Amino acid sequence: MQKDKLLTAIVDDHPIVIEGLKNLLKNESDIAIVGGFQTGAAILAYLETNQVDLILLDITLPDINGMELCLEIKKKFRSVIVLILSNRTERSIVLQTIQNGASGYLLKNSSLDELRLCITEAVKGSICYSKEVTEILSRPSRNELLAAPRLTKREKQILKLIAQGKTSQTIGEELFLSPLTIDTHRKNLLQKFQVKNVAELIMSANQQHLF
Amino acid sequence: MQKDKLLTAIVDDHPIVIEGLKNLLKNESDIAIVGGFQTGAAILAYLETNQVDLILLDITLPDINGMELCLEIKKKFRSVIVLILSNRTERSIVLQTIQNGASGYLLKNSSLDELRLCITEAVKGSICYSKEVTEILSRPSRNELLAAPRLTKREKQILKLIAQGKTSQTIGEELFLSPLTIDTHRKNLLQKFQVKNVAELIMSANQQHLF
DNA sequence: TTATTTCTACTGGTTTTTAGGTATTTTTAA
DNA sequence: TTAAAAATACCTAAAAACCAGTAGAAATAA
Repeated sequence: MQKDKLLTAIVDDHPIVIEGLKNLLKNESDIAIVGGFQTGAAILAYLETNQVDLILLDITLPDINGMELCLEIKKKFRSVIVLILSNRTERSIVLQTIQNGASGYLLKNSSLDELRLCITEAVKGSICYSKEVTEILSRPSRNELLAAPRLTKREKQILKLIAQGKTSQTIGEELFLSPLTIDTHRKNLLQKFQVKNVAELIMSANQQHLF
Repeated sequence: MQKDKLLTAIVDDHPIVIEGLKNLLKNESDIAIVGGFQTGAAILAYLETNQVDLILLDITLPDINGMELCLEIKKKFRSVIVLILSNRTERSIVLQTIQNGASGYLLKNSSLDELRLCITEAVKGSICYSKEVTEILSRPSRNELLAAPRLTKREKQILKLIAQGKTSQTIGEELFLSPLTIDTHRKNLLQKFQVKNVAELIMSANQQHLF
């Protein structure tokens, strides 16, 4: 591979962040910023017709979740390196993005040095986390230890209704089901989340970003 | 007042954002950036010995909540104008900062034009929101409509234990109180939040950022 | 000091949830 | 087409939560 510059795209819904990154990276000899994009749609469209080597990707985007966008990019354009640059500190999110093909995860408050390091590591093919992210990964909090349980469609639906304070009776009437059926789903939800009662259930669901 | 430049400080835990803002504002003829600060403590220390006219303040900071920091700044240095520049879109947060003396609230994805406008408005003494924030304020969601209820110390304590899935019995034992007393607090919590049961209670408390 | 709020605790009764199952039908994926 | 998963529904019984009150003690604010 020649010593061409890395064609780098920045995807972030905040123009201020894009500006900041451009500024921080403009003096890097081996990086060429090809553009800043505020939406997932914009970067996907750009990728269709342009060469990009590296994408600095935020998690919070207006049109699509950064985790899903990462997956989509890696599916369609396998060779593109994706580095996540986000504020989100949830362990589950970090793990998911890596599973979706990201080559690293940095918090936005990481230093330029860390960013540079991660870029070179990512180009080499390894995965690189910023210091704080490493900490997050190594100290799993009690609630995040459990992976977010895989819920069925019905379960998600009923979970939402429970969160609205509805009783099994009411939910049954609403969905034209026996309240006993709702009770079963309730039971299964408690089991899947490994909790004792609705209070803990709703708490856990919130922490797992299910609402 | 002379046509001196506005001495402006940026408070944000993300160096990238600070860089971006500096960059965006460096061409403004009437603004002089005196510094970027990553913590509440840092800006408070700086204010002790330096003149600052305007602070661009983030909500999410490592050491102190931006809302509280705003209040503190306005208490000690009344004349300083505080403009909130944050990602947080919760109505309750916007309202709280304004109540705490902020002169405006912008989302980080607002344009430079909006930022300029809000700064001039703030200097004039009026309060200015970015377009999206105005929308947030005008369309109050069902849950946020109700102000966060004022909870007593005991109630907060018990709410947290309920959220952990503990029964009145258990909580009573833990706090050396009669379970009947806990039931009373439970009842009062439900009443204060205007909800029917714990599911809704925990949901509401989460939406009100009480955990 | 007095008034108010908070914390405490109770009575008595109803509703709802939770825990332990089992079991049939429907849907989905291999 | 066949196995697995999801959705449906039931039983019994205990535990917990919820409702509507009352009321005294303790702490706090005016």
